[in-house]
Amino acid sequence: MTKKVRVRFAPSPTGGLHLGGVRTVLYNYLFARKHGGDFILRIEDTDQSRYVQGAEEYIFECLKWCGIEPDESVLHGGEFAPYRQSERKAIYNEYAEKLVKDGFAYYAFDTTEELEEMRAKFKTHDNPTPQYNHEIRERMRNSLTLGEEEVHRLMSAGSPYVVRIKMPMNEEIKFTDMIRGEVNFHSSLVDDKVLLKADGMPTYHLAVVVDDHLMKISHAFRGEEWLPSAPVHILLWKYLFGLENMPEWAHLPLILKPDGNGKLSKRDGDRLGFPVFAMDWTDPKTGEKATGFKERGFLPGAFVNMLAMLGWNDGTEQEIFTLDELCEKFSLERVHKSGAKFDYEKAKWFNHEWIKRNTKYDLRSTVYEILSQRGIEINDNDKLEKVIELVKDRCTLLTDFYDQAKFFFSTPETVDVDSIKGKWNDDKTAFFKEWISSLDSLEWKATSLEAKFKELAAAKNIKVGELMLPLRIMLVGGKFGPGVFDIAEIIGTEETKQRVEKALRSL
RNA sequence: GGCCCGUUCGUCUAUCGGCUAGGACAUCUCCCUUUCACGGAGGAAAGACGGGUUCGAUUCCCGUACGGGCUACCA
Repeated sequence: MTKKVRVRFAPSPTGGLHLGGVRTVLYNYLFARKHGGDFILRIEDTDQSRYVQGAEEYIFECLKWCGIEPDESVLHGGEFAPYRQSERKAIYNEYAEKLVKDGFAYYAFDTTEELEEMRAKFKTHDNPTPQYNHEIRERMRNSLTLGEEEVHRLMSAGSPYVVRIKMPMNEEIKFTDMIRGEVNFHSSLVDDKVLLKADGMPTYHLAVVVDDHLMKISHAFRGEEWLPSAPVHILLWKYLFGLENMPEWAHLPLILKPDGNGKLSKRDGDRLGFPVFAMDWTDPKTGEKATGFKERGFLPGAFVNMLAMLGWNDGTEQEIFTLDELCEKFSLERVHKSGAKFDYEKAKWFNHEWIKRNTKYDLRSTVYEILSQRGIEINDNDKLEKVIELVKDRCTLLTDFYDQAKFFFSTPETVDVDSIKGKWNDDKTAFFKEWISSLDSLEWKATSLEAKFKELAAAKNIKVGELMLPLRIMLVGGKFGPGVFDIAEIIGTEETKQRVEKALRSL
């Protein structure tokens, strides 16, 4: 019997969608699909100051590109709407009030300055960041210390206040994480986290718990950085909805910087020269640009494949998986506990494998787009397919198709004649003249062209080896590309003749 | 500092007490290719340390070290 699951995707719309974010969403998606569950995309935008316009649309586009398509209607309706936490503001207040009434939370009137003062005052070498905890709260301005009348007076006078959770003095808080097993905390070591901010918005802590309950989430996935605040969420579940209704938690390992240590951030991408976002992203506030894997030339399948393997494997030696295969084989039991350093070389390897495994038909439209974006006109689909077939094994990124394929469609602008000039002589000129004049009567196939080429060389007593490189230079402009005769076959008789003649003139 | 999590080749990882520790990326050598790649063959390369438990520990337990995360009216 399969359990009905409902997981949530909760990317925060504070700009961009980085590797860690996509992977969390991906694992959510794989799990939901495998277990036949629903998924919800919830926008966690409770921090108004960091919220960025257009971020939601961007996230949808990224997910769509990856092949993970959440139902777009979730933003506009459906069973649990609204899905933007900023639009659910009124809901959270009710729960915060309930917590206060039941004695699990309290009002705190301390100003930012007062908090800073407190931190400065209690700061010691052994305790560099004093917490607003069971000890400190006795000395602060809150509904625990102030007395009912004063609280009432402050509130009716419109004094700003927050709601803080009242962490119990002496309680073991334990829960089972699907990846890590049992995790324990002691309540005395956790501080009285703010649940409802002065602007009436909930913090993440209150919002996840309330929304997970209201949206009937059965399994909650998030990054490992959330582990330390899990006891707050556990307690909230206990106070509000009952531990027996709490979703199962899975704290995913972090994606780390390739060099040094620490979490991978968007700055690392700029610094080390690789993308960390799924797609290009420009922060509308700062104008800061970040490049995406898509624009760098990654196939979505390769991107998803690479990301999935960064923290999971199926126990066999298989490394290449399609999204469907991942859905089928994914299991949380095999998700790793420890973080993984991101390796861009390996990421490129995945892409290369995917390009090689894709057919010319799979690649056709993507390559067409890349070439035309860079000013190459293509009006012969048949030719494009032939070129892709010939060239795809040497492309690691989709953008490599430009360098590998451009000379099939337009005469090379620069021809590196210098590298053959040294050993040039009239015999060679004569040879090439004769070869191109023989072309018209030939069957236009790579094998015939090569046969004729060799036959003529032998007749003129010139080593074939001394003629191959010149021919390549004449046709493609440099020392690269697939077999020369294959190239000639594709570009055709006229173009072959013209390129040879053009080169001969400058020799 | 405190709390929590983690620790197998340079990197990503396999191993669920029997290991001559396997694979992949990167690297090196050779082969193939009258270019550059692809491809093929091979090499070098790992269990943080110290204690237990056990006939036997990379695997289980405990310490230590190291790494990471958190420690906001950010998520």
